[in-house]
Amino acid sequence: MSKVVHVRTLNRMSSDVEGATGSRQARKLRTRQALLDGSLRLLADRTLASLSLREVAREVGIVPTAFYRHFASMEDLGVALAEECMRTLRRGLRQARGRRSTSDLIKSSVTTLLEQVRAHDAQFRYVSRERYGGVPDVRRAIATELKLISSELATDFARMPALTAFSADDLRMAADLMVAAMMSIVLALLEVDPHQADDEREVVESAEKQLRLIALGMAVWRS
Amino acid sequence: MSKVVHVRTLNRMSSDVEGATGSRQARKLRTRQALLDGSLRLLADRTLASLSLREVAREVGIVPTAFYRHFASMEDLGVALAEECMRTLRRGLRQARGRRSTSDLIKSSVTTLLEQVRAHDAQFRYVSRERYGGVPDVRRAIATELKLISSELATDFARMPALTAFSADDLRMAADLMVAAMMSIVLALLEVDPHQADDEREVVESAEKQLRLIALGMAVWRS
DNA sequence: TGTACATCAGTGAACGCGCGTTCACTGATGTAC
DNA sequence: TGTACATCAGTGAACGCGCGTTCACTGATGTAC
Repeated sequence: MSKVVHVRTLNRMSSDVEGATGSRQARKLRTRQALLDGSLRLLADRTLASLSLREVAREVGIVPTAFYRHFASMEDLGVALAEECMRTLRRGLRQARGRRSTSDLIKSSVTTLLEQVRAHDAQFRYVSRERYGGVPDVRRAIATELKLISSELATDFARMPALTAFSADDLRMAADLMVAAMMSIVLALLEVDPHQADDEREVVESAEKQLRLIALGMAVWRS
Repeated sequence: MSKVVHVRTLNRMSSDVEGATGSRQARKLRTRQALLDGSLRLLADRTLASLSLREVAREVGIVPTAFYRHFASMEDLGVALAEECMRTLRRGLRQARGRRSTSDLIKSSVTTLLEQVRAHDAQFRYVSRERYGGVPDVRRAIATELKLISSELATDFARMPALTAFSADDLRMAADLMVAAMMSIVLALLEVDPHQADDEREVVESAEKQLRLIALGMAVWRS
């Protein structure tokens, strides 16, 4: 907490020492990002609904009224935050897709998932907390992105020779199930203490088995 | 809304007309239940965290301070509410278990799930909203009950002759997956408009297929 | 059965607090000439 | 390059509001004799 530097300080420093550090536009963007980052920090174990505009402003080091230069409301900020988190998630998935060379697809998927969850803990917490509990707009933003992810997975499935027995609808259904399983794995990973290596390994192994179980089912699917 | 009768009115009526309607103890219980029911009504599309003690008191028709005669805090009420909801859910599952005679186990499970969700919409919404977004105590209450449900399902599995290939751990793993899938089905059912029969049927069919896919995987599981 | 006292669910006034939002402002950055 | 004016991110005082919680209370219900 004490290591957090207020944007106000940053902005003042840059103006005192060297005017070149930021155009007005760049500074505005910096403050906006500071609002997003500060909110995410405060949202470590709370709901967006319980976070006040004044708290966020305080955390970031601006006066409450300056908030309105960046967002029309806290809900607005919540939507922007959700979009940022989903962007992170999608980047992670793209990365995982690139690594496809590995022999065991399921094992490497779960490993990647674990890495992503550990690297972006706060984002994943925010998304899983607001996915059902949040303001309508935030929920919609998250739901839309998850649907997209499911669609992409279905497209991937369609390219697999082993899955020719699937109709388009059924591919969609299987992808939805996979995504649901992965989300529940994410939640399990978030709940386990990363320092308890044994507990973590147990969750990972169970996750791999769950995905393998679904894959097995898909391998013998008819109609 | 206008059909809601305040407990205050109820209690006064009973004292004006006929003292016999309630002992002091019975009246207290009635008010307590009114607080739980009123909260659930208000929680139709909001988080517990965003619901104030005064709002609940207003809804029920008592003065804010009287709230403390029944619960130490809103969190306390939240936990009681969660326990009530999980009791409902467990009753539904017990009922489903009793109907086991049906030929298609999966079809009848999804049908029962749909019936339960439609009959107890508010409860299911509350639980799914607070499951990850809620106060720690509420989340713990929900998590504990869900673990219990998963255990019972694992026990059921253990009795099935077709599943002798499963170790105790693997039964647990499969039960967890089934429960996760069912929760995601519940969420899909809550999101669909019951008046759009086509949409609902589609969700139900997809749900049946998802469970069937898992069952297929279990049927061919080794190790 | 009647009386005197205890219990306690619900009352109502009062408090201090943090909230979102308004408004007129300041002063550094940006632009036109 | 220098000057005069426009823009606009951030300021700070002020507002009214609903909140949780305190306190002393009331009066019907319950109990002991």
